Amino acid sequence: MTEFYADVVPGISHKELDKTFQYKVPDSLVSSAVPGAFVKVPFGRGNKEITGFIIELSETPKIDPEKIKEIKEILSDSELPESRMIDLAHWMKEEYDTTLIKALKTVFPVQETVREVKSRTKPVDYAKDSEAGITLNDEQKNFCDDVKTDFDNGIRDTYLLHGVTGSGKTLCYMEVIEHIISRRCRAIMLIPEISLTWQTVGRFKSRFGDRVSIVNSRMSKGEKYREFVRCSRGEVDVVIGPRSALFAPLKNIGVIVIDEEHEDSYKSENAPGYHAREVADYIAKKEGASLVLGSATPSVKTYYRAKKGDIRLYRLTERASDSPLPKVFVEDMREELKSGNRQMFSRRLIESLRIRLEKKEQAMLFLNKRGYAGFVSCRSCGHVMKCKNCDISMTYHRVGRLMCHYCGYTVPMVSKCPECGSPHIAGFKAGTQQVEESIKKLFPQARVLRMDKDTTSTKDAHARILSEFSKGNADILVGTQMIVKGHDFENVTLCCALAADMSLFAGDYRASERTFDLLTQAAGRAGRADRAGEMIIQTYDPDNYCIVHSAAHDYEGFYNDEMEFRRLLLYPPVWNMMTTGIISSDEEALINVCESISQSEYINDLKKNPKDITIIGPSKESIYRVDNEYRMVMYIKSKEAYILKEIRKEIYKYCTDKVFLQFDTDRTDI
DNA sequence: AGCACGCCGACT
DNA sequence: GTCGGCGTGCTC
Repeated sequence: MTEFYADVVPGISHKELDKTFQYKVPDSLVSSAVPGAFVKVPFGRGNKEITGFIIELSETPKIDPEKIKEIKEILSDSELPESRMIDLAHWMKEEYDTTLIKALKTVFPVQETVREVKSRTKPVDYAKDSEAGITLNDEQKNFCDDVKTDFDNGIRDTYLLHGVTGSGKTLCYMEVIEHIISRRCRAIMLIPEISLTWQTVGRFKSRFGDRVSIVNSRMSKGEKYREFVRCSRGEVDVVIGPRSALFAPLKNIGVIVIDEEHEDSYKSENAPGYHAREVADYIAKKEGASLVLGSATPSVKTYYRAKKGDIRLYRLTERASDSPLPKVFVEDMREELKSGNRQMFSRRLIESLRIRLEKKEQAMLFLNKRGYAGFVSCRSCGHVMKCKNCDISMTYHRVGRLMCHYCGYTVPMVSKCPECGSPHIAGFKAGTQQVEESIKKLFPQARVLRMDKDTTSTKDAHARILSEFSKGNADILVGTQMIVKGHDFENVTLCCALAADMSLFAGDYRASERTFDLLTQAAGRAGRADRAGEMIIQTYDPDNYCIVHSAAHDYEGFYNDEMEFRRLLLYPPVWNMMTTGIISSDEEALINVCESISQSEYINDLKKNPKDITIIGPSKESIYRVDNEYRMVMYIKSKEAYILKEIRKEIYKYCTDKVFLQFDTDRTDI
């Protein structure tokens, strides 16, 4: 009788152990020991029981059979694992520089104990097919026909659907998905976590019935697992969910749709820091699926690829509902100061708020603090202190200095504006709490709700505040940008970015891109079909191209100006860029490693070739010490992506075990 | 990572 | 004499 052996990756995330160990499969477990299964195995001299992961089976021992131990137990359901996921994990390990076990754990759903999983009885009845047969307009039809025809002709491509809010992108997704299902294939649709609305779920449910599986991060592990089991049993044609829905064990994937493809939530924050767009691209190519990206404000990278011809570009320019785009007012805060208004509210905003309160309409005020890093600007002329090397806003440090995040260039803090000599030069300090207090002073009768990190720390607080506001239990919602994304309130007719500059001068090369998206989204919140909305942008830099184009609802204009900046400074998507974090709790060890890197022959040879590569740093991270760890950072920009992988390997050579590295690569090609 | 084995100082 | 410090080397 033949013996079976399993190649098992131990569930310990360490470079030294990131390889397979062979175990014997006992006869009783032969049927359930499949690649993709979690297992319990004895490990090490003490035969400590650890969990591991089968990635391959074989019939021949690779080492002395005497030394091979036996698998103790199989921890996962044998119907779930799909071996293509193991290939995906290998790719992620390479691409995102992580351990195989971390990649495997990302890709395979975890289930602590194996239980009988029953299909759920029918997540309500929906009227079937309520939207089938709806006539598509010419633009929608053109897009759908192309994707469908390509699919039927065996052509798999990437498509960008660029369409303003309300132009019917979702209808197009459904149309394409329905076609793909009719060809016996299946679909994954990714949505940014927060934007999964009941309307969307309802539309898909009514069109595709219970062959839709909805996953979201609020679900318990068990619930998610149950949905994945349904997929693996072939009970599901469409999976809708956040980035992790990519790992649904669906067979015959025909299309992957990424809605709002520019959203930052598609990037995972913890290792492996994968980007859903990149993973989707890999899966689509591997599985022979089409990839559809949709957005009203595509990421600069995606649009660049579309313009280059790597992605097919389609536009939806007609708003289905006929509702006019909101009127956008750019309020020059320098002028407010000149006329003696030192408040954080412009005169127009105060007047507009007064009108809303009178008309019993609602308003949203937000501080776009995301990425805010403490830049310094002149309140009289709008001048922003920027790095002479990187053209990035410099950050104020307590010691009285201004520093550039990217290259570490430092100048003393200024007391007068170098442009106009005004003494009104300072950092931004406004917080949402301050805004709330000021509103209460100005309008004591107004009912104000505040939503930010402080007020949403408790469970469900987020949903509760939004529900209160939508019920009309408050007149004004004050918050960070979290109030802007993905929420629709019927009665909101005014939306205001209190300090657009906060994210505009956030100190990284994507600051304008994020700001443009945010302001565009915010404008979309104000006003519905029957009532004209109003958007107010308060800024000290009203002529900034980002502000000007977002006020004019002009994506193309913004893109062109933004690309000029990226080309000049060789930021992505023009060149590739790798951010390298060098981190240690031992400061001396960290300094030594950084010194050996910057003095190495390898790095210095690369620096001789500025036409292909530029290296900035290592220099101190803007917040140097976090949790008793010291952090340095290096930025490497290169024309070719493959070089970055080589550099990554090289940098590892200079590291001791006290120092660890973190890489984040922004590639131009995916 | 985590545990066993191994070779030098202050204790009953 | 031995109990125990944590250096280093291995794990199917």
